[in-house]
Amino acid sequence: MCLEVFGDRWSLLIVRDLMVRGYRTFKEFQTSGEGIATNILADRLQKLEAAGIINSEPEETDGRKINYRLTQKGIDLAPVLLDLLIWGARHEPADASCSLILKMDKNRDQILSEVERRWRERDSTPLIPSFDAGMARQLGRTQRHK
Amino acid sequence: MCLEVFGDRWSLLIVRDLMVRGYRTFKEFQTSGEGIATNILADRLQKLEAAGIINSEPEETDGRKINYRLTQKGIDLAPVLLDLLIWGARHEPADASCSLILKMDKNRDQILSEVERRWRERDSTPLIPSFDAGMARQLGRTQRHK
DNA sequence: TAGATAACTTGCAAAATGAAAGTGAGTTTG
DNA sequence: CAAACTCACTTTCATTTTGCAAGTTATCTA
Repeated sequence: MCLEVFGDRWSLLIVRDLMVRGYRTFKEFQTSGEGIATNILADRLQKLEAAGIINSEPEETDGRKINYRLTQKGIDLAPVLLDLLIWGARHEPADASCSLILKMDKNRDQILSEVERRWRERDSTPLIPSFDAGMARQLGRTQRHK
Repeated sequence: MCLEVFGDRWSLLIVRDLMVRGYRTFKEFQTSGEGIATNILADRLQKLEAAGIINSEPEETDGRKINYRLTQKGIDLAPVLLDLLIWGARHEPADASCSLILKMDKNRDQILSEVERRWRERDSTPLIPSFDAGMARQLGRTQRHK
């Protein structure tokens, strides 16, 4: 069922990067600093696509590149990610941007509709840089552990 | 960070069972039909406790049993679980209780405060049987695969 | 006091993961 | 226009994690 897809370390991170960081290509995920191995990345992208959460199409201007994008089903995960972010900010502070994130709790609906608008209009600039950085720090890890 | 804890197949399922099914002991998780191996269950309970999401204490009336319970940090995951449930109901129907679950989208705040009340008052009767069953079916899987 | 029972451990095989080095189609450069 | 480069993967293989089955220990129950 629905937890199946996210019962691993990387899938939600990929969804997050598509949603708020504007990532679109294999390369962007690969070099994003989270340290996912290319074989695993390929596997997860394929599984997310099979689950109908993302889709992919070759870029018109450059035949090498493939653009990944969230489907409607994928962007509908925004509330889950946002709640998780807020939870993390509340319970694992360790970051200055937490106060900012916690303020988002008040603007939940507004932020969600902004996220959806960006998706609809294919606006892939990172969603408020500071928010993006904070979200990345909260939801993911940037350093390989040991 | 906060995705670390949930980067596996079982942790969220355990949190769900504590939150809405009223599970409290090792045995209940073990025999819940999801088929978690006892060594993995022991490991996940320990990690969830280390992460401050659950705590444990021996039962007074029976020294063999240990009661697990969500902490405040743990119960604060309720919005995440609820949103995930709603997402699942919306995008992976296959179930009659979906309409019920989708109605919960309207009552989000009410349901969340009910979940928190139950936690506060240590009310461990399953949260509305039909809801419970639907939630289980949506969030988890009941059969071992293959 | 002889079983049950609860909560784990242990041992081991199978599966998943990660690091590194390919591969091959498409693109840029000199 | 050919060599070099980029991108999106595969492949190989060592390591880690998982799952299953069978203990183990402390506590209860008949």
